Amino acid sequence: MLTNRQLEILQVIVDDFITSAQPVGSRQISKKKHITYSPATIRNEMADLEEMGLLEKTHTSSGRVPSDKGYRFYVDHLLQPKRLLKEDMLQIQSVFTDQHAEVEQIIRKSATILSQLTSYTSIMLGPDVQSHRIKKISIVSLTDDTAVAIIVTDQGHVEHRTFHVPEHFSASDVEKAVNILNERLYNVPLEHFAQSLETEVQRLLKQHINAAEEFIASLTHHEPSQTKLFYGGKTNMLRQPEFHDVNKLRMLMDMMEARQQVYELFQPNEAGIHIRIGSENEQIAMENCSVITATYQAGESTGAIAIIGPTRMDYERVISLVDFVRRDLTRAFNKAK
Amino acid sequence: MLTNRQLEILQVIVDDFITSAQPVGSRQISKKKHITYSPATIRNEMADLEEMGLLEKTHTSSGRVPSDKGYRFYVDHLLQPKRLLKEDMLQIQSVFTDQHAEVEQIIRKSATILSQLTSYTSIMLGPDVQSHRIKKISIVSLTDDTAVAIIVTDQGHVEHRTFHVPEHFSASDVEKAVNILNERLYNVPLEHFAQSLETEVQRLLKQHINAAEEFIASLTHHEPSQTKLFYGGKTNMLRQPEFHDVNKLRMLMDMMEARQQVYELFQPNEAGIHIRIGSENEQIAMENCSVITATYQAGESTGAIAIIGPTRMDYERVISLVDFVRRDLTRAFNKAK
DNA sequence: GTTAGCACTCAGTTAAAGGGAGTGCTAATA
DNA sequence: TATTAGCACTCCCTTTAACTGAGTGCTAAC
Repeated sequence: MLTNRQLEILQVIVDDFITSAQPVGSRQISKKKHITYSPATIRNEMADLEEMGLLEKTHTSSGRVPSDKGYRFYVDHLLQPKRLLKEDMLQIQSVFTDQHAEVEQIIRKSATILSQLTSYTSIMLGPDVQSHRIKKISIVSLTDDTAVAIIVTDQGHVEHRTFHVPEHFSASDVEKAVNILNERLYNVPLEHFAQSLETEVQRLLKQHINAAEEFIASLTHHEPSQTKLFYGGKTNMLRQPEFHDVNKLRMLMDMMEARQQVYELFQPNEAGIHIRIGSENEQIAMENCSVITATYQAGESTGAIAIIGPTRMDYERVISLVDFVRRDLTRAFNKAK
Repeated sequence: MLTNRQLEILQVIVDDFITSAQPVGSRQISKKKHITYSPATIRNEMADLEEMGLLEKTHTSSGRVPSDKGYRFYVDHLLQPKRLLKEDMLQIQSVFTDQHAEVEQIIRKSATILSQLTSYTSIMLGPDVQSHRIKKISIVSLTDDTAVAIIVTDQGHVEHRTFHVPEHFSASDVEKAVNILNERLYNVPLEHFAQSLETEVQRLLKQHINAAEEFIASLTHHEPSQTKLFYGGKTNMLRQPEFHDVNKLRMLMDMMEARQQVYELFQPNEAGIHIRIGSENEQIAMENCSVITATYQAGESTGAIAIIGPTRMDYERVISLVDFVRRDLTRAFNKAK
């Protein structure tokens, strides 16, 4: 267990390093107004904190830097969520002033504002459309042999896929097919679309229309629509001194382009605010980064927010901001619709 | 006018610098098999070429480097389009093997492949949907006061916008509205949608439905749908030695995130292959870059391809690749649909 | 017209030297 | 016993100087 003095010193070191990005020395600490001990005492305490694995040195005679474990301790025990400034709140709320805005617009803007306010990179996961329920299905013929199928969900999401029309598939087949689909698939969650289509509905379709199998194959043979990602401040990382190394930078950027790896950042996708610091992340590209995630609700479906910054991140501020945006998004998406 | 020898020397310098990224010296040139003159002669010629503004030195006693003007000369007079390797062609054509693929998929894949083959960054402009013609309009009610309008074009593009339903707008109004819209706007280019809606069609709607004005406003008050951009190899630039400077890098990345500036890259959007070298670009962020653009056709609408690389770009190869992709895209989009 | 020869320039590397910020340890102090 | 002053030491970083190597421009000879 840490003494009060150790807590105090750790706090100063983390706070200092977060703003300066420079290792913190004992003299520097002792100069702080509220610190009453001498540099020598502080050095002793720092040696202890280092033994516990909370601090590190960059070389034998350098000042101290928080370790990942040190940040973890800081996040768990030391930081106190700050109230946001009026300006920050106003900025965030400006996203919601346009009543006509669509879900996608709002999320896009949120991502941008979050990255501006934090000066880190934000990634937002759009509401998970797979849990939307099917409201209406229609088919529009384009040419003799192609048509586009459109699915509208109860939350206003629209999905469409162009498909090849089987040869013996007449206009009346189209009509019948649309009727059957709408009757049988109404209110079915999007995630069960393909499944339903290939089981119950298949039989029905085969009875009433030509080339049913081919038709179904056309509709289901399609990559599942992926949850959309929205980025803000992609280049903010270039401003961070820890990323003046082009190699680290490339690893990080490559990771952010890779859908699968980005999805992993959001795991576990549970309510509440989650923080993963440096090596707590699975990805090597993230070993110098921390990520703060949270979820928001839009009706029955869930979306998520992530902020990626250096481990030397202003946790207090970012947590407050993310939480505020989370609440506002959830509120906006549940009153309007 | 340049002598043959000068042409030869310029060619060697450009070719050499493109592969090595190092200033080229006279000795190095004289060692080439097909070069018969001594270093001293070459130095004289280089001095002349420098006077003409085709070459530059990085410092007083360094080898020579092509200037933007030098590259321009090279591109206009010296390079000879190479036939692509079989492998390259096969790779590109693999994009088109999936018959079920949608336009967007194909373009996305093309962008990726192009960036891989060139090791530069590719940006592709999707077909300009504004010239598509309206095929079908439908409206699906979501809640009491919101609905989503869907427009399908003749090329299979689907556009949708959620809107607020006016208070005295009944279900029968919806039906009537949809009928009128389909009747009047069929085959109208998307770019005239708002305009048509606000002139001729407006009168008709006012006669037959309630709250017509509000309804029209909801539909037209909407940012015009922007042509989609697809990126490939965004991080390839980080591999280029000229971008080990984080500042240049940031400028470039920021530019690539800014829609408006990216659109400018594609100007003038005319048929043929266009090359802009270094300072020929308007943007400062592009002063160390060249961009090669070309257009492809998809029915009546036009899309475009751009490759962004350092001015020290392998022009011969990139031009061949871009041209090949251009043709293939045009072919693919005009037989299938 | 071409080339060999030579003096010169400049970036980049290496080595040495000194300063600065920091540490750990020990002994004196409160 | 806990704290602190003092001191030797460590290591990074910057500066300086010397040296090397790749290149140039110019001149005189071929």
